[in-house]
Amino acid sequence: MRLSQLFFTSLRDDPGEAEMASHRLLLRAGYVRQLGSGIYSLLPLGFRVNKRVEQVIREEQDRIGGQEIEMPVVHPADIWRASGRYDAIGSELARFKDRNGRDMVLAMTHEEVVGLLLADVVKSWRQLPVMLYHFQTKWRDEPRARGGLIRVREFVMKDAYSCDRDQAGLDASYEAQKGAYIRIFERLGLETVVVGADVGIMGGSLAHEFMVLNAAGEDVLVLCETCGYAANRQIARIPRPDPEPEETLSREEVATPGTTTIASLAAFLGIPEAKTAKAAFFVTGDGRLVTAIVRGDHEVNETKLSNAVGASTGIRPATVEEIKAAGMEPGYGSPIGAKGTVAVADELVARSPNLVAGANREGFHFKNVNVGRDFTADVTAEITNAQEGDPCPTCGSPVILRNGIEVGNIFKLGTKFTDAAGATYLGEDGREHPIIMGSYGIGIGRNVACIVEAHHDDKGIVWPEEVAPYAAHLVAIGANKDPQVNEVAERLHEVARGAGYWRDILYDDRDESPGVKFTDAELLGMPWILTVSPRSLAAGGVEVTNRATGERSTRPIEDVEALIRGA
RNA sequence: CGGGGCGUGGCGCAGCUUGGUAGCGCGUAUCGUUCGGGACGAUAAGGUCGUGGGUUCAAAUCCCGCCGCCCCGACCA
Repeated sequence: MRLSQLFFTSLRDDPGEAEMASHRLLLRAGYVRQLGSGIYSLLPLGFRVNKRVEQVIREEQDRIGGQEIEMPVVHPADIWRASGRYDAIGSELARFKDRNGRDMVLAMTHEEVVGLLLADVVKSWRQLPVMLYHFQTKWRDEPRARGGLIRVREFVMKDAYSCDRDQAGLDASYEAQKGAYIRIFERLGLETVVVGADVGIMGGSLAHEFMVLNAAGEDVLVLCETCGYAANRQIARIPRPDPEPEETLSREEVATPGTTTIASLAAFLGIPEAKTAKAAFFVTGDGRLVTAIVRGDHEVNETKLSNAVGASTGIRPATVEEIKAAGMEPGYGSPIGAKGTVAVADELVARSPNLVAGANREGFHFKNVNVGRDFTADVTAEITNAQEGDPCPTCGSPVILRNGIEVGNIFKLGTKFTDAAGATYLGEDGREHPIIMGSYGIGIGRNVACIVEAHHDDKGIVWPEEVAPYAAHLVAIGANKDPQVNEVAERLHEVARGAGYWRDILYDDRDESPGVKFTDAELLGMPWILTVSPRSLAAGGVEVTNRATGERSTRPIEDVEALIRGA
């Protein structure tokens, strides 16, 4: 491909709004352009990288028996109503009407459609198991897009669906996908950590996420360097030791003016934060006010809290009015004397004697509050975030916390969607059984961004060979002065074009100065930079530079031709 | 949705406080000179100052509304 013809432009200056390296480089090097918040066009270079990432995924899905299909982006709303998600999911799901007034949605994922396909096609146990997958656009109207391509609203996802006769089949499919994912991310040049995860809107019984460690990652991972335990903080369960035993004292109201935060309260009373109880207020999707009580030195984990109260549609922070309506005072709140709220006590709070908690009166707290005696918890559960140094749930060693970006996930779904779709099969026993599903997602664009995050230097992108949009970047210098340079460069380009779609090279035939050409070559990031110039010809051929290592050598022209052909 | 910031040629920005001819660098076009690390000279093109309203003799500048984008918090590949 001639660079002079390529639909692209590189930017000399960093785009002002790109903060992450991947975003900045993909913009600067002319791989992508933004259309709106979280909406991007792929230019030819970006498109080719995406296709290569897809191809790696495709090969590994096929290797475990996956069959590629394609499902629609627009769905009738009824199928989402049938699964219950039409109402369970908020405005993240885009809804609209077609010309006849029928409710439609833009797909965020495709479990419903797979369920219907199974109901249509599968009759007998002999047709199972089956693994289906496709690459398809998802629209998720996220509250906020961020980090360039890391978190967007429209993106292409590889989503695969395993369809099995029974739990053992699902277990096998799940393991097969796990193995495929490990190979995929290895081939893409991504170092991942597999963590246990929350099942979220998918429902189901078990989920893992493949995470790339990155300081800008939005997930917090709880990792144990001793035993290898790894979980998303959303679900990491921490076995906290019993507090020092104390004699239970009688409750006592104390004036604590101006102590609306735990820090100020602890300082005012001269006690550690661990001796206080903190109340946080939330409202569930079905309108219940939830008061979460955790120890002052911990923070509420909303995923755990949401699961503890069975809030299938999630929770949001409560407003001051909602808190007051239940008889509680923000800043001095607790369930003591409150009405109309679901009190959820962290299991450690329930084990901790004589805490300081809010008195629901401005400027006052209670001392010596004991759960069970002073208020009754409607639910007792572990609802706090793990903290650095907490004991590992499996070996007890101190855990560490790291940020991560989710590049893929695997879910054991069960029968939620096949039940909704009526997807059953006749078993060997002659009876009808529900088909058991799993689902497995990988976001393509996010993976591309993560690859750039992991493979770049101060000059630009450094593509791993497996995903580079072109096999090499050919720089011709002095072509208009030395006919031989032009001739050799043209020939190499011809060879590359003849060698196959993915063996093509980028040929910088522009009338630019050497500095511009080298700078662009490094910015664009092809794994090999081939330089043809009077100097290289005098030295015996073509200069071959490894973009990653910087190693360079001059090779005879015939060798380079053979290299391009793939010999 | 809560909080903060920003919208001025393709990119990066200045001008706004104190209203009065719309500027700079880069890029782009043409010509010439250059040609192994973002070359040089000359000439030129290119802007509804996000948008609607208001104040004023006069608005990029002051006031109000709206839209868009970015960042920080609650959601997910």
